Amino acid sequence: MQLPIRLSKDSKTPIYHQIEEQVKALIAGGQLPAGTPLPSIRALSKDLEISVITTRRAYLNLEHGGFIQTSQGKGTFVADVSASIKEEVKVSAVYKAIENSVETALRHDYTLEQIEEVFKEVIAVLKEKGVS
Amino acid sequence: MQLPIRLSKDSKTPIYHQIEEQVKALIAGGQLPAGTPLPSIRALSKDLEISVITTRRAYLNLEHGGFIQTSQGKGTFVADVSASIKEEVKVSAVYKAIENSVETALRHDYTLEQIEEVFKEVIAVLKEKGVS
DNA sequence: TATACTGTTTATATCTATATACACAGTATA
DNA sequence: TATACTGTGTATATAGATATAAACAGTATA
Repeated sequence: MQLPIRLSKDSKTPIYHQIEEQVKALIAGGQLPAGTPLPSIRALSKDLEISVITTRRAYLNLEHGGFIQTSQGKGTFVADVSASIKEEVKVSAVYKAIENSVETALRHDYTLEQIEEVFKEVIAVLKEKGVS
Repeated sequence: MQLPIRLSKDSKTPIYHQIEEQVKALIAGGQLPAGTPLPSIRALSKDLEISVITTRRAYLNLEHGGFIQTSQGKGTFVADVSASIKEEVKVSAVYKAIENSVETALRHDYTLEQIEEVFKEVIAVLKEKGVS
């Protein structure tokens, strides 16, 4: 399984955290049903061109959070996450992201109207690219 | 001068970087005109309850970026940043923030319509709080 | 039972944040 | 004007987080 993960290597947020968030999103969104085998830490680290230890850490944190299960020698698999938790993950992550972006815009002296304008522009550009 | 800076200490982005971004925003937004004395690294570190070295690092990076000027014994002052650069800082920061939030929402399987809904909700909440 | 695949542990380097001690510049005042 | 005092930025040493490479150990299967 090839995970659709995109990393910002020059971002200030740790790589392992970026992986965690995106895997959570895939599980919460239903793209990765319970029991699905995840790529091995080696395969993923090769795919993302990062160290094995970094993917290992991301997987460890995801396991502690109850999102995946790993067993030595076998591999790593998506855990059985309840629908309510999935929904909670989705809603809170999206809300926080958008709230944060609006706060950033306000700090840059943008009015709510101007923010809405930029927002619509971003949407328009994404629609150009054929995003759903 | 008491800088209106808010830190997320549990955030994954380094403190010095949060300070840089917010000071840049204040300069680009015109709240801090050229020549304005910034708080000393000690005063700011005490205000934000962080180490002197961390504020020092933020100021150093801001100086390298041409946003402020520091002279030993005197203090730190806002540099004369051109209007075009100020505008560029504002636009790119806001655009990136909003673009990033939309990408996060898309990763969580949100449609553009749903994203717009959340966005409007965030705006509405902020208006409740009396934000401009 | 080889072999090739898993995850795991150990040791190392770099980045982030801190505490502490130091050197420089301005200002009051004896 | 000498001197002490206050405020400024600067340098060094230390602890923890982040990322890496290399060696170790369990599991499946040809």
